[in-house]
Amino acid sequence: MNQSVCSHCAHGLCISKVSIFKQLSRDEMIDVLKKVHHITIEKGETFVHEGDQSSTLYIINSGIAKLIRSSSLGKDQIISLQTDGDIIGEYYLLSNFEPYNFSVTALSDMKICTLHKSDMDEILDMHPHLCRTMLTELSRKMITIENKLQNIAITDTEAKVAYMLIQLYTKFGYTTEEGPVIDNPLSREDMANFAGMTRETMSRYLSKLAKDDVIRFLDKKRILLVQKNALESLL
Amino acid sequence: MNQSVCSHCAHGLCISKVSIFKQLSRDEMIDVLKKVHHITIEKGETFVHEGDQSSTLYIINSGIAKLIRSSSLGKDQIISLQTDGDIIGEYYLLSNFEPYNFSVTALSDMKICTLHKSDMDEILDMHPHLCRTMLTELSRKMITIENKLQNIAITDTEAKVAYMLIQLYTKFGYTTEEGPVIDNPLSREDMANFAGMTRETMSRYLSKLAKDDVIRFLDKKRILLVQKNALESLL
DNA sequence: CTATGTATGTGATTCAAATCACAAACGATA
DNA sequence: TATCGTTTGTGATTTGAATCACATACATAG
Repeated sequence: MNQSVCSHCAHGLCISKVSIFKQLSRDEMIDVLKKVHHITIEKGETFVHEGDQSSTLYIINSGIAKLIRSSSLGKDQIISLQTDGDIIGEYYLLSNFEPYNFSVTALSDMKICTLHKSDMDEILDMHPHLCRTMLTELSRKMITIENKLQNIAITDTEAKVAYMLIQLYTKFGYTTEEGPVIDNPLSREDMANFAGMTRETMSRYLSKLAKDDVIRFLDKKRILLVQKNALESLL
Repeated sequence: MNQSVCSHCAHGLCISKVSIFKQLSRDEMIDVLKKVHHITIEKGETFVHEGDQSSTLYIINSGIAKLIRSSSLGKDQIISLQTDGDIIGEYYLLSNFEPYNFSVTALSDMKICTLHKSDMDEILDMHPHLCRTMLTELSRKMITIENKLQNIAITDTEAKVAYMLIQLYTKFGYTTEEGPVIDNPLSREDMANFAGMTRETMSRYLSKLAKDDVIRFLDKKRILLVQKNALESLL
């Protein structure tokens, strides 16, 4: 973990990429920037550990991270995936240094802006409308995680797989002439941990979907959703 | 659903019971009160329907409600239980009338304050510090639901039951000379839907816990947690 | 108090996903 | 290119919760 001024900031306002700060004026951004630190994280590195005392807000400049919770014996659950412009840990901001209930691991090299809790508090005091924006952000996450809860708890396995694929598409998807494609950053194990099943079961269901030509593996990382609506109808 | 001035308000400030408004001065509260409507809900009534367009914030004055999501074929998942002072739907406040993704059903007769989205927006504009309070509230819910997600997704059935009992205790529990007691408002079916399993399985595990004297059924509604720490160690 | 419908406990059976097991494919490294 | 470790696909087996089935307890209304 290398603490320094990130290359983005050398030539501009890296925080302008970040959802909650987008609405600020240039002068306000410069104010905020004074409090922001920048770190780079290497692929595979875990930079937030479950149980750590929370004191920092992480704002993703670039890269992909997974939020994980681990159970007593080995099983992991991926809570969410976060990418450019997303913030991690905002809901610990107002607690009194409660420990994080998740770990965060980089799935790619990352550039991250960090804000200390006390600094973020100051910023919120100075710019009260930011508070509304964070409320919006958090609301979205809340709705997303409620959907996830429902999906993991009360749908069948095929629907879980479909849900995961749709989620991956909204985060990492784009359209091509061939159709919607996912640039999938997850291993089979991660996919399974996201959907709440074992690696083997995920493997089998993906094979089945490919055999039925609902999805197609373009290469190791890219998945074509041949029949995206068929997936959606499974939810 | 009977729309009128509630009895609480006839002799005071019912919203003073409500977490997010507690910090307001008496004058501020009177301002807010002008915008608040009051409704009474009967036990069993469903007053928010999944798919309804969101336009109202519900603030519970008294009573107990369950938030449910239903899957395509019959299975329900109880997202959370809400009681006095809790608010429902705050995270739809900032969306543009997105539909609710849950239904809300009263588990007891209830008194509820309602605030229209536009009025709540005005109130937040007038009292920006309320925004911080809501952020805190929402943060707590977020942490709770992440815990729930982990618990339902990656723990074994016994742990799910234990988790449910602990959750019920934090919401509906009190201490007696005999030990910690839950005043349980849920049917076996609701308990199962909360924990993410079937009624039969819940029934069996509760019987097992009672046989092992980890819990004891004092009467139809009250559960004594004979060995609360044994339950906690299962999580 | 009786009757009817709902809630609950519990046995028997089924079934789908977890687990176990292993071979093949792949990726990083020297 | 050869080697070692990791990831992945897939078969065989186990297992434990869901399902099915039903008797009993309970609540509510007449």
